[in-house]
Amino acid sequence: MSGSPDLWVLHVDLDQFIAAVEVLRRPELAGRPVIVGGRGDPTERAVVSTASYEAREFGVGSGMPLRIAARKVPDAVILPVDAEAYAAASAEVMATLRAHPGATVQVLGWDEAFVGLDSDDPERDARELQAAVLARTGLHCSVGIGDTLVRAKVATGFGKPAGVFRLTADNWAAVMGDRSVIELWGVGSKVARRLAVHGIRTVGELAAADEAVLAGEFGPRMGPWYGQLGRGEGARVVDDTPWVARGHSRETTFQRDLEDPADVESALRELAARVLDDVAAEGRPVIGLTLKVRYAPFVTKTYQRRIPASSDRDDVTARMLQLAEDRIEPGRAIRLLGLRAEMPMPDGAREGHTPTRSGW
DNA sequence: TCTGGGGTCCTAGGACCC
DNA sequence: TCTGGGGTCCTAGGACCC
Repeated sequence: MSGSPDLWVLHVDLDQFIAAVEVLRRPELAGRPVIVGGRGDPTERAVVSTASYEAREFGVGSGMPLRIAARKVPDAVILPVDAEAYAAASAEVMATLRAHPGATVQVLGWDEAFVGLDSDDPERDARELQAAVLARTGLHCSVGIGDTLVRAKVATGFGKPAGVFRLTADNWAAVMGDRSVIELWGVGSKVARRLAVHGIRTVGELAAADEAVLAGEFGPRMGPWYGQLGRGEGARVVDDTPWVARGHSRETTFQRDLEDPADVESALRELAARVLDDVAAEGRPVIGLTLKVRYAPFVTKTYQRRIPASSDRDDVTARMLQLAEDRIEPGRAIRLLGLRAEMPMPDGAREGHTPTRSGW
C-alpha cells in the first residue's frame, strides 16, 4: 500500500471555519470583526472559539477569555456557539471531500481532514477540492500537500488563506529548519520550554538532537517521537477507519461558584444524564469513571475509578455520585464539575482521535 | 469579574503477582 | 540478613489538539 511515489497526503483546513459559517447565514457581517464564543455574552465565563480575520487584527484568538476579547475589539459582533450549525456544515464539507475520485478521508475535527490520494499532480487535486468545497458550501479552505501526515499538516499553515502549499522531504529542512519548535504539531509551550533547556529551539536543532537526550527528558516513547517530528517524519498513509470514542465526558463551568452540596448533587445528576445519553447511543458498557472538580479560584483535580462493566444507568449514576461523595472536599467553592465515562474498545477499532502520539 | 468543552495519549509511582 | 526482577493494573497529573 504505502511507498508508492505517487501517494500523497493532502490536509484540508477550512479558513476561520466557525466565523465563516456565521457570515454565510448573515452576509451583512462580511468584513466585520466577528467573535464566536460561549453564549455570546462577554460578561460570562467563556472563551473565544473562533475569531474572524478582521477580529484577529486586534489580537483576538481562540481560547482567549471572551471578556478580554470584547475589550480589545469594541465594535465586535459577538455570537453564541451554534454547534449544530457547524456540525452540519462540516458534514457537507467532508462529504464533498469523500466524493473526490480516489480520495481516502480521515476527519480530524469539524474543520479539517486528511485526504489520501494517488496522484501525479497533487496541486491540481488540491485546487479541485477547494473549488468543490466552495461550490457546495460557500466555504474557503487551505490545503497542505505532503509526503507524510505531519508535513501535510504543517504545510497548510503556509497556504492560508485559501492557498496550497507543498512540504516534503525535499524542502522540509529549508522551510522549517530555522523556525521555532512550537510551530510543530504536537509541541506546545511546555515542551518548547523543556527543549530549550537542552539548547533546542529550532526545528533543525530538534531534527538533529541526540535521541538519548530526548529520551532522558521525555521518556523512551515521547523522546524519539519528538525527534521524528523535527524531521517531519511519521505515518504516510491516511486511515479512514471509522473513529470509535474511548469515552464520553461532559463538564460545566458555573457562572457563579457552587457552595451548596445540594446544588453540587443536582449538577452532577444533570452531567451524568448527559454523559450516559452519549454512552447509551453507542451500546457499549461503562468500565471507568472520571470526576473533574475545579475549585475556586482555579485549582483542578481529577479522580478516576474502574468499575465493573455496567450498562445500567442507575447503577452507573450511583457510582458517579459515590465517587464525588468520596473525593470532593467539603466546604470548598466549586467553579467547574465534569464527569467522564470510559468504555471498552471494540476489537479492530482505530484508537485515537488525534493521531499525534502512538499512531505515528 | 481572566482563564470553555470534548477529546486523546503518556508518564510515574505504588500495589500486586509470580 | 538487608532487600531480585519483570509484568500488569490502577490512579493522579500533565500535555496537547481542535
